[in-house]
Amino acid sequence: MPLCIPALIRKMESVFTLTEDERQVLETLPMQVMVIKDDQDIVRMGDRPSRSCLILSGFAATYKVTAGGKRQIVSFAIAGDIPDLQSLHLKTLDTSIATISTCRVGFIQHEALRDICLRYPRIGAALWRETLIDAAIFREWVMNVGQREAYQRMAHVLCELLVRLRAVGLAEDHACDLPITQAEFADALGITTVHVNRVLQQMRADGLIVSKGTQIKIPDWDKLKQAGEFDPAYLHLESDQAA
Amino acid sequence: MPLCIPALIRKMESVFTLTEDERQVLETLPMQVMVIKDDQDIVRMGDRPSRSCLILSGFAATYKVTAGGKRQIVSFAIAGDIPDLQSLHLKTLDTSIATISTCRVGFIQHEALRDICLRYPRIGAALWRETLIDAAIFREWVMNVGQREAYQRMAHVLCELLVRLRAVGLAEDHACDLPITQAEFADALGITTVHVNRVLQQMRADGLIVSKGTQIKIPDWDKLKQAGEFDPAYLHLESDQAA
DNA sequence: CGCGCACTTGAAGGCGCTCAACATTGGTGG
DNA sequence: CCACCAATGTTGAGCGCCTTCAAGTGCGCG
Repeated sequence: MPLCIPALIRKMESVFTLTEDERQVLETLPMQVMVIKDDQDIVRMGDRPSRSCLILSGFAATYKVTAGGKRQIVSFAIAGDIPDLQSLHLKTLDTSIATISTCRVGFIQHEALRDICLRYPRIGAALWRETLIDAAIFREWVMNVGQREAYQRMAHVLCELLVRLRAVGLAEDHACDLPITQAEFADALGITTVHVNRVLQQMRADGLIVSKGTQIKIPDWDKLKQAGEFDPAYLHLESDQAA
Repeated sequence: MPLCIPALIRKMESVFTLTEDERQVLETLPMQVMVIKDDQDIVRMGDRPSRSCLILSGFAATYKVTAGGKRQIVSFAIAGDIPDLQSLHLKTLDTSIATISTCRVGFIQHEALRDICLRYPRIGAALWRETLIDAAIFREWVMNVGQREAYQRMAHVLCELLVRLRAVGLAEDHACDLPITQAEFADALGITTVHVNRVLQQMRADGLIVSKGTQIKIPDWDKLKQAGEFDPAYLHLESDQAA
């Protein structure tokens, strides 16, 4: 079942050029592909999976739930991401991962990944690097939620999403499809749905965003970046797509 | 300059037993040791270091600063931690790391680490694992700062610190030395110093903590855990020290 | 066409902030 | 050994961002 994983390969190739061998291995990676409807858990906190999930298309969210039942989304996953790659070395999952839109997901056995890491150390390092970038995103989110006000937080998350989508070719210039509800933004930003709504209205009034359905456009990228104090350095994109 | 790094070895041995060879390699790891006074930056955001720093003793903090000058501590580092191990695969640092108390720090060349990872894949995996646990801690902090109230946040961070200190043998039962100021807690929890003070007073009144100087005692561990909704699963300690 | 989900709006209140002063502690030098 | 100073911790009053609660509106889909 040879399957193409262009977004992941694209990310790796931005750091170093894959040899023919390495590319071959990645493109023929044994992978069980499933289509999963929106709002379904892909994996759950406490699971001890023997495989990791590669997002092939769609949006997913990594989240945790407090004892009191409040949900915190700790990151969004898009095409090319492997949000539970950690499970390769950590037996038990400490987060759940759910689809936000309908997703195509590829499940890859840990065994296969471990084998590749040993035989192709550069791919192993690249996978390690992916988990380190995830960690960098978490750090930035701690900052976002801890130190910035709601308006800034929203601007920041929008900036991050746009830059990451551009990096895998899912956003033209300054517009993209964002099938994320206000309730989901609320859980990601640590504020209420009501407040997300008011913040978005303010941002529209300020000319920071224009949205129709799930489509969103950024009329003035610099203005949005400034509003969110956004510096893409933490995303560790080699090719600077931070125009 | 063969130097003992017991806390790191202790952490690794809790997952798998090191061979004589592996232990030997770790114990003779070339390392430049420095003593650094409190409130000094060890590395700074934007640096492109060619080495990582292993905390041998003392407390350090990883932090970021907003454009407006507000500081967010994203994690505390204690003995056995390598808070910038990420720099092994990410060229540019996206955080700064500062000492909180006087620290003994060992600097290890990336070259040496990369070499060990190739020659001793199990040590490589163990180091990868360490960075994954860091990521898990960041995730929990996003949750802590995003969803919990100040009182819970403080209880949660205290629980985490005590459990982590116990794991490396730096805390007896339910007491330890915590040279962390209220201002530093404020930066870690995303609240003001003033509010940290009031929360701590309330916690003392509630019998959750007893403190003299930098010494802190937890009279009722279960009560503190409950107050902070603390579940140590995210720390991925194999030996369950969550009494 | 109507059901459900997402989005919107208003009013009242609370958690934590700001500002500003004061108390205490520990370390240092005379 | 004490006097001093700076850093840390403490306290009070007023305010604001965001919450809570509750009642809507709009829209996509079966």
